[in-house]
Amino acid sequence: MLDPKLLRNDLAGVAAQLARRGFVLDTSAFAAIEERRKAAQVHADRLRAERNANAKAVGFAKAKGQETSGLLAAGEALGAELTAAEATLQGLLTESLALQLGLPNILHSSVPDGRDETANVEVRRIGTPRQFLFEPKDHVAIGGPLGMDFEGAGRISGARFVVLSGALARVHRALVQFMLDMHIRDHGYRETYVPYLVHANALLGTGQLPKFEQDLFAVRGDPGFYLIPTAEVPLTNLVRDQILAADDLPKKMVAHSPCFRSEAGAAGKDTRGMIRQHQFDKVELVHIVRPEESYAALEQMTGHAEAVLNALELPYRVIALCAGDVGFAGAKTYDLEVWLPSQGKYREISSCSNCESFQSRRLQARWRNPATGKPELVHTLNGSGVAVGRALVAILENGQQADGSVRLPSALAPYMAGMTELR
RNA sequence: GGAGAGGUGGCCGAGUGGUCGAAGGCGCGCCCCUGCUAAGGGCGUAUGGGUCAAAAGCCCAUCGAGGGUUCGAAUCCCUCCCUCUCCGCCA
Repeated sequence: MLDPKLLRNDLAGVAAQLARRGFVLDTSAFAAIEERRKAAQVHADRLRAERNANAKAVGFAKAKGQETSGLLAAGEALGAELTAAEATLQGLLTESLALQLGLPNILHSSVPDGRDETANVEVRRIGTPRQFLFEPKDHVAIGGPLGMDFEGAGRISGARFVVLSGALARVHRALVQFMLDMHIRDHGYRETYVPYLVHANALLGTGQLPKFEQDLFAVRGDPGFYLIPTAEVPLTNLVRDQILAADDLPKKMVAHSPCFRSEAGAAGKDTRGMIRQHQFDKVELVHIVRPEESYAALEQMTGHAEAVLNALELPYRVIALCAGDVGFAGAKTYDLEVWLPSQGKYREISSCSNCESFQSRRLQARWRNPATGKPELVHTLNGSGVAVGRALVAILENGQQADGSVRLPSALAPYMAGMTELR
């Protein structure tokens, strides 16, 4: 959510900022609601003050044994008037909030202009794609004989699911352990285990709701849970309604979790293989930081995700997303794209975003700034470190050999009982 | 799932219809005093919102959440959430 004060004081400026994303803010509609809200709030506050004063007068009068019927009648009238005024105000507040919840974050000035992914900017390219002496196969063809089973998954759950078995399942698990260990040992993260079912409120806090409900899986039943689309949701919500001490920052958390996505808007996209699934595993990084440190933290976090790809010997590039491609809650985003030989191109495997105070404002996640002594909003960042399924895909495709076997990166050996290849 | 107890400020804790945003304590900050230290004394110390160009001031809200009763609710009633204890069941 954007700062309501900013919205009130510089509506045109906000509209101009959001226009970079291609988002059209209806300023006149917003200004109109705001004007009515202001009047309604002043009116309701005034009535309430009158009612309170009147009620106090009743107390005094009774204490002195005086006649109170006149005051009681006045109180009753004020009460009725106030009830109506509050209903009006509530309606306007609801309307205004709904509008505000639909607004995406304001982009950082360093975000390049552009409408869609074609305008994204490559920041750096690491590693060299391997030259194959044979026609490289895709991960589905390589994985099949090794225990990657889409048919079995289809019988159980339908399209966009996979069953892994044998050594392949073990590599999948090894990747998780390897990534977690690296982040807690080398990068200073606190390992965290989180719920996979969350309340709507948690999703509102991180920005998936109310706008993107169609991307989520909802669980039937009384408490009305949603399956998490990423561990960013529970991790970031950990600081909801907290006032953190300055010493508590930065907070760096890492969690492994399955992620569940309906992929409602992706019909027909990446239907083959493990690239786009309803369920996939991910190791997620979250930083909770002081505002002045958030952009340094974004570089740091991106570096942590890169370290995983480096250790796995995967060629990749770092992309700065352009204005039109940055997600709803992000102020700036770097994507990491890994080389996939079968497609002859780089594909997203990690996304690292600084959300500034967009999420913390919804979460009321604050810290006490020693400089002011006041609670102020923290900045939140999240990034994949990295997507496990796609890492597995990349390892299979980049490590494949002519005979159908797959050479494993040595970093995984400790987690594979010394196994160096899959065959 | 059954029975019971409870949720008040950074923390502890008092408060069963009126001057209670809330006693007292702890903690924290500033000051005073004591040649250091310990002890002592004074003052201050919630959050959000509105009004305002801004500050001050003023106003409103908040005692787990949401409704209700009432001129007036931390206090009474209802619903829900959470915590704890015992029992049952289970991993």
